[in-house]
Amino acid sequence: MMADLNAETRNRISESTIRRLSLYFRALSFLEGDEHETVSSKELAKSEKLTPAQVRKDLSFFGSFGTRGLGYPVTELRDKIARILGIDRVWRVALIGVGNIGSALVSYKEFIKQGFHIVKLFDNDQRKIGSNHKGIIVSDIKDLVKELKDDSIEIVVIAVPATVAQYLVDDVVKAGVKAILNFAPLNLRVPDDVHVRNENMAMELEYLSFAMVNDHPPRRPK
Amino acid sequence: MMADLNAETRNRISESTIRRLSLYFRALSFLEGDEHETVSSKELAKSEKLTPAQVRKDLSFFGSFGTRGLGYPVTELRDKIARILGIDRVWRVALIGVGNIGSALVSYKEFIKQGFHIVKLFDNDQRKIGSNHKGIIVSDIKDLVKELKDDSIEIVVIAVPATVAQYLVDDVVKAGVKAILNFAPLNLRVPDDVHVRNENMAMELEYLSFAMVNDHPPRRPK
DNA sequence: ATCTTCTTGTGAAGCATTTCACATAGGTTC
DNA sequence: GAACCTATGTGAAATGCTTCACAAGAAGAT
Ligand SMILES: NC(=O)c1ccc[n+]([C@@H]2O[C@H](COP(=O)([O-])OP(=O)(O)OC[C@H]3O[C@@H](n4cnc5c(N)ncnc54)[C@H](O)[C@@H]3O)[C@@H](O)[C@H]2O)c1
Ligand SMILES: NC(=O)c1ccc[n+]([C@@H]2O[C@H](COP(=O)([O-])OP(=O)(O)OC[C@H]3O[C@@H](n4cnc5c(N)ncnc54)[C@H](O)[C@@H]3O)[C@@H](O)[C@H]2O)c1
Repeated sequence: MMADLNAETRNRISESTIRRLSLYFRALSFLEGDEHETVSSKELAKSEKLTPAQVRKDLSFFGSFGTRGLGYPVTELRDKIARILGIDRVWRVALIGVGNIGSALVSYKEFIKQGFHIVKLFDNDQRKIGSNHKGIIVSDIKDLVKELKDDSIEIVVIAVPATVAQYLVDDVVKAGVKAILNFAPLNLRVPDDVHVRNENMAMELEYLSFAMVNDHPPRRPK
Repeated sequence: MMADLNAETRNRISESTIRRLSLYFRALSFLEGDEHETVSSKELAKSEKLTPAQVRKDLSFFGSFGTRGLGYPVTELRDKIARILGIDRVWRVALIGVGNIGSALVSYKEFIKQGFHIVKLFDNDQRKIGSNHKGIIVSDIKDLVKELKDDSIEIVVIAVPATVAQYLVDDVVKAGVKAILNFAPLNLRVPDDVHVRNENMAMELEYLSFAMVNDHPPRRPK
């Protein structure tokens, strides 16, 4: 039901809803292992500390996937959410900066399972260029624009020092890439049609710090 | 002005405000390098793609730090925010799981600069126990509770496989730790007085994926 | 001293998101 | 096949967050 969204509906969907879809997807993937055939909004909510109403409302933006009196079919709902999130296909990902964080990401197997295939690595360190990481040869950063284009890269992960990140991102944008996952602690400037998500670990630690000095009880739904 | 917050004020402060304080802190740290003595809410907003009103409102929850007609004194505001966030002190951090992600975190120098000192590492791999990472000897996980207590650890970073994370977190909670930064992709169950923040990279990639398949323009303030 | 200019600090308005509450509909039982 | 049970789907209410708009305060100029 409701395969594609029109522009109007699409823009009503909040960032939080999308983030929760990721959580539902993860929870459903867990349940699939079990013998669970169906799951209720109540159970789904409990596993991610949300409210049942929230789960139902989120899903209702995209269609009606459940059966009244029964709940949602686990596998089917998982697949529908995968489709909505666009992870029912392969995404070609390149990673720039094969340092501490970069190496950790290349070795991470879960990304492949979700369709995120890291197919290209870039660095400017002569010792790293040409070396093999999990079957991928590190490319020279000087060929960045050409190789991103030639390889039809769709998502770029930035794992270089903040000082060079903006400069490299300008090239990434030139290569026509529309999605960037950024680990460098700075606000990247990109055109309006390029999507950027930031991974900011310092921010999360600072949040914990704030919570502790203020003895702030964690926010939870009832 | 307004050194400590009473319980009532504290709970009015939203998560988003705290997260933005981190951004302001980062932006101010940058500006400090420059010859900037003061900064206006407009400039601060621009550097993190927010609105000036948002900046002023966020800061106003904690006091009035600016001078009308002039703006905010960079160094002073930076210090005030550090105080609010609780990063004007040292936090004793332990990291569990010295694998791909764990190793990357230990090598990261920015955390120390913000007062987050990783002073303890744990693993259950005999080859890793006793080895030296950036001057820290990896401890055996079997001594977890005792060592967390003895070393007065305040924040624990979870960088182990999801399958064992909950089990280890139960011990972390037993040791009296009240703040956890979790990299494992699951929802940890902890008592109400323990704060958990999740670092979920898959979620960010999925958001990018959704944005692209829906050609969703990135949300930005005007 | 007064006037001008600039930017803060903040109630109030405007939006957005979450929660409520219940009509509705599918499944199950007798 | 009727009655009952259960959990969805969804307008409407409640809550929360952001933006507006302007009074007021501070610095510098005249
Ligand atoms: N390590 C962490 O735990 C951590 C945590 C949070 C954020 N970060 C951020 O992630 C980024 C990477 O951190 P890291 O610890 O992996 O650093 P790193 O120094 O280990 O790795 C950076 C890599 O980028 C490469 N590089 C530098 N300049 C380049 C250029 N012009 N072109 C191509 N490659 C270039 C270097 O050769 C190196 O391999 C930094 O911005 C850092 O602030 C790291
Ligand atoms: N590597 C990544 O890029 C990445 C990205 C996102 C999330 N994560 C998550 O971070 C976590 C760690 O990932 P990783 O890639 O570093 O894995 P890894 O296998 O490289 O490291 C895990 C470490 O935990 C240790 N460990 C296992 N069981 C333990 C136990 N019972 N007690 C103590 N130590 C134990 C292992 O010995 C190993 O050193 C996982 O939950 C993973 O899903 C990793």
